[in-house]
Amino acid sequence: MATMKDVATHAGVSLKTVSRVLNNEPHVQDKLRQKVFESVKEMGYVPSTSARNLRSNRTYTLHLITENIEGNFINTIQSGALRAAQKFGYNLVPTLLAEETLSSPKALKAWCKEFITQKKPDGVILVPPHSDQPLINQIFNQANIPVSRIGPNDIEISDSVNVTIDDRKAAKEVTEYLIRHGHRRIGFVRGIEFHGATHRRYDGYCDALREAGIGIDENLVKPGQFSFESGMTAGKALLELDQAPTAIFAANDDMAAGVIVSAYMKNLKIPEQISVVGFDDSELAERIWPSLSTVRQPLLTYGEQAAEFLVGRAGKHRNEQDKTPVQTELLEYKIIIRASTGSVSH
Amino acid sequence: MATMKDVATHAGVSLKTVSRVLNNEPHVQDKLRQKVFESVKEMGYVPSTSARNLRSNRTYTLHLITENIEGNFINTIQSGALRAAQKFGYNLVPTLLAEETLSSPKALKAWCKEFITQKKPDGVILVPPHSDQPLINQIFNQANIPVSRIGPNDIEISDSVNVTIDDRKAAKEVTEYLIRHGHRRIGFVRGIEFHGATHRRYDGYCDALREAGIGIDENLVKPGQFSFESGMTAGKALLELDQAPTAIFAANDDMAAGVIVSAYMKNLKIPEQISVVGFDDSELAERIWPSLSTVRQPLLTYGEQAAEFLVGRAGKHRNEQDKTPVQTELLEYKIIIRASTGSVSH
DNA sequence: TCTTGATATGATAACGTTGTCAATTGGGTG
DNA sequence: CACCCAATTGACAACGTTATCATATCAAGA
Repeated sequence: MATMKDVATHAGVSLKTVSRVLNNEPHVQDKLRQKVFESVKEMGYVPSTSARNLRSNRTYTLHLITENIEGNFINTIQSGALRAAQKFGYNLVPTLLAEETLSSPKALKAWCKEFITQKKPDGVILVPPHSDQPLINQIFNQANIPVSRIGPNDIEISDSVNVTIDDRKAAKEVTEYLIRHGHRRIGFVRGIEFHGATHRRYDGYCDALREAGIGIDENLVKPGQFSFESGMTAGKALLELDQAPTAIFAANDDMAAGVIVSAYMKNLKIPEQISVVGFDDSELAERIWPSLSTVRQPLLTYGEQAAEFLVGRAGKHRNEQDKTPVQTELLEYKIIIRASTGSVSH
Repeated sequence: MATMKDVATHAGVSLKTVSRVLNNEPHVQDKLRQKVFESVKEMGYVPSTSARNLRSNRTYTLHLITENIEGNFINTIQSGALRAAQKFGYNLVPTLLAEETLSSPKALKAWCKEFITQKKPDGVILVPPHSDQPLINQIFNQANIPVSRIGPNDIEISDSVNVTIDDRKAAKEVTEYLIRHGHRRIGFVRGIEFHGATHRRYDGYCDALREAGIGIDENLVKPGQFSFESGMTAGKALLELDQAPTAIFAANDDMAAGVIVSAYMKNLKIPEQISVVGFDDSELAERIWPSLSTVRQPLLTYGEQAAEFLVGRAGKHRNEQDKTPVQTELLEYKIIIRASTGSVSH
């Protein structure tokens, strides 16, 4: 395996000159530059990442921090992040943190400390629900590690970059769509309570009802866990009400799929007797029958932008003074109307 | 940041002794061992991965090599691999290879060479369709990099470890299930042709028909791409036949979901008029209506075992002579009967 | 011609580990 | 008491880069 020293000897220059050429540093004659490049090619030289990492105190590694990488949501984000990271020669490493880190700040701090010293990430990507937590973001900031947060709740609190959509507005719009189609009794299925998205989407739902002069009926709001099963449970509860809703808005697609199944089990026709909308536009939305109306989040772009930002930051010299300003990428969402929604029949 | 040297000074021993203690090497007095551990704890020392990597010529990194990480199949495998890797302190890095590497051996070799020299993987996990290719496996073997293959076609060809189920037998069993329930015209939707699984499952389907004395009707076999859309197309084609099948076996769940939707579009009742089975037991299978009968592959276990094996291999000293013997982990599959299959009605 | 300052180049140190090998110690044996 | 083998310990080199600093070169100005 050829090293930089071999290349230097072959090209008749010093080690440092080769280093300069390969790192695009100035102060090298074009003639020597050429010669070095030729030697590199000729010897099939590939730099040693390990050596570079050690000396430069970097790892060329971004970490996607999450409790679980299963599921369409995180999977798609990861895919976007991976593409961007790989394009710039970075590794993207999914990293699982223990569940107790969500409830115990102490456990979180301990985990982060060990993680940082051991892995020396060049950047981290936080996804819900951890992107909602100010503390974890703060810990990484103090360690001077760039952070990208996806779908965070409070976009002002940190000097990370936030990549998100306007959940509340999207939820409002999709609720308005239902109202426009004659629905007045609209059920809502919440997500996990410590996910900010649960509250933002619920708020949007309320906004639309309020503006339409429809009172918020607590009976029409059911808890959920963002899971298919919890969607089934909530759907069943809503459909068994004395005054059942004519439409149900679930805070994500998995739960909406559960609602649809609960409707099938009651032999209700969708969308003739009950309209259903979800949120995310996951893989599932197009694969079920009837296909699901939903809100498309640009998940791939979330991942791409989050990673690209980190690469940009990591490339620069770390400087205690030079903190990142708050920066928020507010991406476009899109209401996707498919076959699971219809007009209310009088 | 405390280094090993600091720990050595603090404990009043040499650098090497600390190293020995931390690497669980013999030839250190218990007394000193204790002292070193105390100093490590006291100083909050964490070893530098970069330095260790450089010196030991390892990276503590496993790569999951694939064209695309999206989709339930690869996502679940990755999850299993990640858990196992992280448990042993390894990074799991998903790595995308260019699509042309499948058709061009030259491109594949070039890609692998650069990948190996640059990333110095401690082990690689190959998934379909690349796990079916003898060449890629051979390249890594020559570079002395341990390989785990998931669901490979030919389990004898290499000195990798293979983690798989008996696809053919599973496909046969599920077809037999349909036959037992009175089906004699059973459609089959193939997958991508250069995936070994496509052929293995088709062979199992044929085995069952042959043993039952049912001739194989070419009209009942349709091509597919393992995608939902291709399942819809194939389902439509099958259901429009003059002599339509009473059951359809799709080579994976995504296509089975497509078949189900194509049946809905023809107003057919499932399973009363048409039974559908898939393969994989993906997330989707339980979320659609009617829930899908299928074959469960232990995807999480695939990933876990593949990664665990690599960690075990990477730990040992690389030795040209000491090649891995062919080793195949044949895991258990399970036929899952849900609501999409029923008896044929006369 | 002599400075001067900018540009170009290289010698050498440094990063924090692990590997090699020599030195020291200790306990049993002749 | 001398001897030997094994266990213990440490000094130092090595991994392949990047960073620091000194030196060499050169064009322009005095």
